[in-house]
Amino acid sequence: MPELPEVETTRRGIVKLIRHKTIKQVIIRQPKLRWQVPLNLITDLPGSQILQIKRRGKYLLIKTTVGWIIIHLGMSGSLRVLTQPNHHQKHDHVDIIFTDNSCLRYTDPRRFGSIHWTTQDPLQHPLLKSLGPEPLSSTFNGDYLYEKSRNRTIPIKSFLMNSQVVVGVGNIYANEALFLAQISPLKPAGTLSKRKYQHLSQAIQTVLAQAIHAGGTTLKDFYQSDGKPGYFKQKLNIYGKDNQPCPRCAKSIKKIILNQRASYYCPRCQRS
DNA sequence: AATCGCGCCTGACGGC
DNA sequence: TGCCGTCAGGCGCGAT
Repeated sequence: MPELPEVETTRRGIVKLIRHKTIKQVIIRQPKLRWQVPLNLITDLPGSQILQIKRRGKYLLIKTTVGWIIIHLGMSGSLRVLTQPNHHQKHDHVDIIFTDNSCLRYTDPRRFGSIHWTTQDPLQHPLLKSLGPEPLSSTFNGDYLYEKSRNRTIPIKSFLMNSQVVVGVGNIYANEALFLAQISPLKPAGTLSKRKYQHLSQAIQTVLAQAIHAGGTTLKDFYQSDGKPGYFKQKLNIYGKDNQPCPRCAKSIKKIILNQRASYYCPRCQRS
């Protein structure tokens, strides 16, 4: 499930392979993703050139000479560059084919992802304009989280997964960061001290940076753009480890459902 | 304003 | 074997 490290891994994987290429054709086999894929990609993109690929949160922003393609990978989306695609599979929904016959292919079994098109500043797109800070930027720190969380009663884990608070922290990394910072996922966000938020912001940055370094986390669906899995799964401390010993104190890890999402924590190390 | 819960979608898995 | 129910989950959106 692509979170920020998986999206960044994808960006790094494809940028060298498609930058400066000229688009020859766009094929949309399945326009029904989370939102309808804009069909004018088919008419507007051919003849244009890829200029650069950026990332904002979990969105990939592909700049062309005529506008921006915005891609969200949802739960199960992936992007790959194929040198000479001569066949496709069931969930290969969109192909962007270049003049050298290579192809950027969007695959997404569950279709929770989305593709957007804009000729304006992509950061002003309705889905991006209210996003919180990048977790690996300097504006994201303990002071920021502390101020943002005042008077908030929601559990800290839900708070972290709110993209208006900070982008890119999904279920896996929220669990992992709270374990590193020794904070209970249930703790109301407004009751954590500034000191705790300093630890937490550092833990988030640590876990995300390590995950990017490992090429992301592959549980089931995620593959890097070269088809290899991410290797961060081997470094997970707590996610998916219910009934296993805590790596810090050996007490059994507990699983609870919080806002309909699986949450894992050590009841001894993450007591408050 | 803040919080909660629904629904989109497929594949995997367990039970019968 | 095969069918059916359940679960997983990012995240916008409507309800409270």
